[in-house]
Amino acid sequence: MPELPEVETIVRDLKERVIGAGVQGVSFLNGSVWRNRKPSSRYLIGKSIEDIERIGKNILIHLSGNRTLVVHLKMTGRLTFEDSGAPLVKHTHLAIKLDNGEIRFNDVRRFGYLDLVESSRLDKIDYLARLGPDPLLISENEFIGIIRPKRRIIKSLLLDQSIISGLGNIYTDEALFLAGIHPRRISSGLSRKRSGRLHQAIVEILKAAIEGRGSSVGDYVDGSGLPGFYQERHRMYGREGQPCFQCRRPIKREVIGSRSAHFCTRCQR
DNA sequence: GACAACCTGACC
DNA sequence: GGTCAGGTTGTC
Repeated sequence: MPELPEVETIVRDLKERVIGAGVQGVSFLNGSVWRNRKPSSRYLIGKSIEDIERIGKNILIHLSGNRTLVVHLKMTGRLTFEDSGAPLVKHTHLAIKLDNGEIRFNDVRRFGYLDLVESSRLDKIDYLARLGPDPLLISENEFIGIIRPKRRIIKSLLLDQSIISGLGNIYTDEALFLAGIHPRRISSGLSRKRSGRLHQAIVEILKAAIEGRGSSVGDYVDGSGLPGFYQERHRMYGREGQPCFQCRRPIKREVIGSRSAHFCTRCQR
């Protein structure tokens, strides 16, 4: 579910509330959500939260004592800050009690995962090391240099986290529409100019979506448990059969690389 | 590149 | 009862 804008929103929300807070207790409500094995609570209790950052769609909560809690929300994960007294809702798998409230990880489908790793070894964590650069942190030329040498269907290439990290199904559809590029186009066949436009479109869409506090299509909520607004701004995603905002033709939906792609056959070539 | 797997719930 | 879903990984 959550893609870059949603994860970024959550990270910003949590940062405002929990930087510097101390961990008073931990409830492991479900051991199976840990990527490796459930950690000992002694690495958490008594430690304080030093910083929170996003790498691709991963959330990294840095604790004192050389430990970092990595959280990936996959499709239906939620990471929220709540009052300690708030009722524990179904599918909550971890609760970290702080001085001023609780961080809770909830995931209906349990695709998401948690991992407690040594902060000094973060660069050795394979699933983080595999990630491509963040689209908001690279230049247009760097982007062009990444995608044009590859001979891949552009929709699939943009979804490949080892190439560029952070985009998911919603924002690839939205960015390809804004750039006027058909999702089945082959990356190597795009001109430098069109590739540049695509990078601009990605940046524009992601920034707008962050401003809109993310898209709540299904389960996504921000760090306070509230929905985002950007779903109201979608021009392609989830609008199959409805008129394209640019040419009024009905929007098409096709499975590309086993993901559903929404696009306009007239505006996207 | 296609597809199954991981899991639950919503929707038809 | 069957199908589908924002993500990722592994196998053919």
